[in-house]
Amino acid sequence: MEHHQNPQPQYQHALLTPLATPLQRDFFLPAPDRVARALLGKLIVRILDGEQLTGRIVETEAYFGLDDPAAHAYAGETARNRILFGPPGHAYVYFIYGMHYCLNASCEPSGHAGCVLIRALEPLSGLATMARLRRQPASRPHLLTSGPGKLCQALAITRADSNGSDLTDPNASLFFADDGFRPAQIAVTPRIGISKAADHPARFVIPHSKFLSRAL
DNA sequence: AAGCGGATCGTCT
DNA sequence: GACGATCCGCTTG
Repeated sequence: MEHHQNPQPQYQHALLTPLATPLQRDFFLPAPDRVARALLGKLIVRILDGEQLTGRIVETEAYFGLDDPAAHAYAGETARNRILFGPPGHAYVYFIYGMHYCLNASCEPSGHAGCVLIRALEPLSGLATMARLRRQPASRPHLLTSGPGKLCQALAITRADSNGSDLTDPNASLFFADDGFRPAQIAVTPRIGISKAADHPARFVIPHSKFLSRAL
């Protein structure tokens, strides 16, 4: 902090996992299904009151643009979904069912509205805080972040707080990082909870993870 | 173990 | 005015 000659990472919050590096903008440039696969095994880092909450992504879904009836971008740009039409690597947070938030990472270049829904994490640090935010006992880690609404609650992600934030900014309170972990296998299934294009295989999971929103 | 309904409100028709 | 990229608790088997 006080030194400028230190060659170590310059961002303000040293990562709990020392060798992790923030994801760069070009990571989010490819099509949503490519990014959804690539995000499996990556870290989400959330800074809350100086505490570092982290989790490893174990489940994602790809949503496309004007050609995907299940996507929020399908009907074109609106006030709600405008982040999707902007530059890649930004958080699109929406409010659903009057009660829950869901976190997406925008991808593809500006003007193309692809995104990846983050559906489940393996919690790695800050589990006590996550449990408090979830209002559940800390003794059930597999219930903390095993669903898109749960993980937003566990990380205190809301639309007001996080929509539009830059997920490549390591000085921000929410960003993505790579600690070198690579999933041994990846499984693909249809997306969950949608009525249109319900058979399209665009859900990606690390098989047999205990932290999926649903088992395979 | 699986299925059902209630909660609850921003967004778009 | 209807619905939804969800979650939880209760019921049934």
